Amino acid sequence: MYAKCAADGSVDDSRKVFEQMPEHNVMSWTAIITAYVQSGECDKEAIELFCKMISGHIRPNHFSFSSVLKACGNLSDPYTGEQVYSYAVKLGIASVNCVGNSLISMYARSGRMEDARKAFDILFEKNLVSYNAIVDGYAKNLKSEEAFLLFNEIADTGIGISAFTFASLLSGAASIGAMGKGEQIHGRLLKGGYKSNQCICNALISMYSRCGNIEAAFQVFNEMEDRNVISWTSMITGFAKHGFATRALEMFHKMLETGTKPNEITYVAVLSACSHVGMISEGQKHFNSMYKEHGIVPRMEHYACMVDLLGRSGLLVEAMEFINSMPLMADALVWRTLLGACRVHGNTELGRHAAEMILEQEPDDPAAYILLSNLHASAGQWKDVVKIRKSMKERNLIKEAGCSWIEVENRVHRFHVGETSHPQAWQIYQELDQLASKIKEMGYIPDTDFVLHDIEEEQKEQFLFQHSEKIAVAFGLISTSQSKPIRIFKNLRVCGDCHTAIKYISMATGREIVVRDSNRFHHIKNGVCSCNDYW
DNA sequence: TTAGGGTTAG
Repeated sequence: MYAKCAADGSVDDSRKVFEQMPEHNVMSWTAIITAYVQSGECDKEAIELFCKMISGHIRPNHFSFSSVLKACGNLSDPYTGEQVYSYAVKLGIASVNCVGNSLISMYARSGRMEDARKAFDILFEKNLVSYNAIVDGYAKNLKSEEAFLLFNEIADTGIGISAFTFASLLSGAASIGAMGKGEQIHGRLLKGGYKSNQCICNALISMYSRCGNIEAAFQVFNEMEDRNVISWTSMITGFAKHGFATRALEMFHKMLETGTKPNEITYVAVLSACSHVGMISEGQKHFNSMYKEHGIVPRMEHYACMVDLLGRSGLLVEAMEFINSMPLMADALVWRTLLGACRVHGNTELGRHAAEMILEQEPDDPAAYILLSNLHASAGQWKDVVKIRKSMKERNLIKEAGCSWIEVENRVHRFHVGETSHPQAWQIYQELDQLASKIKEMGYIPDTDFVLHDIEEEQKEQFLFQHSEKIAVAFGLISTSQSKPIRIFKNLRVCGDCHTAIKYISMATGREIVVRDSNRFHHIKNGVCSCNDYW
């Protein structure tokens, strides 16, 4: 019997039909495998079925391989997929176009773009799907340069560019915050006659919003002739991320008025809108009504939003009680959310409990170690910090390096902590020095609590001015025109000291600075941030 | 019967 998977009942129905069939051929096997893959949560079962099919001496065809490779792409281990592929090679059908296309997206999905590129290059005949798969892979894996190169190549091959290609490129531009690139694509697709394509407009809304230009996103939304739940949800998410909770909720009500049914993602957006501004009772109200009014059963994501809503505002005990009252067993995401809140509010004891719960389920999660270590560091418990770092080293866990970037004249400039390799590094640090003394005169006091090393105070201050977000801001100041806002991006949460410093910098220079961190946007102008220092 | 796209919390 197959392992039970968490998808809806339709897979079960398909399986019943399948099992009642007197005999099975390659078509019925492939159909049931595909049903499992398409259900979204039954990849292991699909692969089990594929193995069963082979052991029953049914020879898989290219359709079977396509589906099962897709399932393999969703697994964390890459070996199953490679084994399956070498079997396709053995049967002599690996070179069939759709098998190759599945292989490309399998590698792309697990971030192995070099392998994906090899699979793409050896394809005997490339079609639009092959191009879309590789372009999407590059875009999703933050390699938008390669994506754009291929985009130009497609134009040369005469294969034609589809709405899919544009959507991938837009989401690629969005994920790295390359608004210049996004605007270029926008221009191109207007020429290509895609102006009223719903899918593309949705991608445009998300692109502008994720690049920090929420008003441009809203303009695209307003000009759309035909909106669906994704258009509305993208706009709600956009307003939520930019801290405009009221506008987000207004959107939500308008959406209901127009008769568009919300889905589970819409509710994630609504709850996070409340969470970002601390509207606790409003959030609770929506959480309670999602099932009652729209029949949407809260999933783990929604519980995590609620833990965030409570935890972020400091109601840690209530957040813990909420977790205990959940009908589902809290997963690592929920505990990670609680741990994040413990870090913000300095609750070491509860934080340690949350970290333990995460590591119980995901023993190799570097984020849990880092959060826990930072928690101890800000409490000055250096012995615990050393212990955690040591056990990370033993487990070979690498933390995601903090990194900030900015797009200037269509080029993305990336900076790590203490970056010196940029060609204008000298000017950048000069600018930083000047800024430091200027803002100190204005009353800025370095908050060395955010330096998580056990070192002397004076040194700590120097460390603060090597943070990647400050470097990116300094580079933005010396390389962009006064009239435009500076938009910088960070892969992690913005550091508290940088947040304060950037507020002073906005006052000292008269520039508007927009920061997108891993959580949300900060629009900083005249010393005030749109997040009201609550994030 | 197949492969590719647009919305997700932290």
